[in-house]
Amino acid sequence: MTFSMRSSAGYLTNHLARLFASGLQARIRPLGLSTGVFPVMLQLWDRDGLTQKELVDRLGIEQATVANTLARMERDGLIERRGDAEDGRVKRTWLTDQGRALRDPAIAAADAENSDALSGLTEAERAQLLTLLNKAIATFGTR
Amino acid sequence: MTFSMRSSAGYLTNHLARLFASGLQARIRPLGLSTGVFPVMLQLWDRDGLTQKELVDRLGIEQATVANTLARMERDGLIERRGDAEDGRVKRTWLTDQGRALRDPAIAAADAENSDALSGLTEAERAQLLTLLNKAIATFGTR
DNA sequence: ACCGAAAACATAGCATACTATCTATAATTT
DNA sequence: AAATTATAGATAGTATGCTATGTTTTCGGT
Repeated sequence: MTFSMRSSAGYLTNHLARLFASGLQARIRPLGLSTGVFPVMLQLWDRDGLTQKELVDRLGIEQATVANTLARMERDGLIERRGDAEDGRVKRTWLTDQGRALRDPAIAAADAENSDALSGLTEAERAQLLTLLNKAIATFGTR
Repeated sequence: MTFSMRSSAGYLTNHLARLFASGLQARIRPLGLSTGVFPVMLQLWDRDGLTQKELVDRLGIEQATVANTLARMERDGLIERRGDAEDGRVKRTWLTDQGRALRDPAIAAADAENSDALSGLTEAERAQLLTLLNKAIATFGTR
């Protein structure tokens, strides 16, 4: 029985994800951001005051992971968390001014990382890759 | 400035990698394997007695990460490590019988995970995805 | 009004990855 | 030969992810 890493989608996806993460990390670190924080910030830049549950639902990351990430973000001054007046269980997450100010440079960094990473592909290939990644992700939803 | 997760290759790759990892994890856990250990085992099933340096070079993972992974693998009885007679710095890694015996079921599990994950894609799309992933990985090598 | 189930969040413990640094040994230079 | 540099591996510290479990608050049914 043989197994080739070059023809394993799982292996290649993991490898590429690590390369992406390290590239993005280098770009956003000067901003005081990190890769785990980035997806949360994207949500909050889009809309503030989300509950932890809402973030979990939007991000596809486990609740415990989100809780820990939010704690680091609060420690680092990116967000503030305040309880909800209506429901005592809920904590809503608000960007600090510092966190809000990072939006444009951070998104520019991510765009740059994406285009550099795909600079070896033609425009058609890039589009095809996005399509296939989305398709594979969707396949996981149906099992 | 906008940013769509569905059109960010980095974001999608990370998401898909987590889905792959969790799927593979569920399949190989009954064997006593985990996702971090798997790539190391693939190398060792192919050839035994590699040094840590040789594993690092083949895996594209940092030396410190490999050192920690090997320590867990030794603790769990998958490998043994013995010093090299020629070079006092070197430690070579050998599969235990237990580790060697896992090869076929583990590879079957990975194959099953890959084909399930890509079951929503046509044969042409699967081939295309592998090509594009390899191409993107190669692009990182050239910068 | 109460009790049990459910929901929201936190915490514990672990695996996997990174960077940075230390230790031990080997190889090279002077 | 002694000093310097390089290499192999280990360790420390942190981030990011997971599962499992605990705590607090709310809600539904009686």
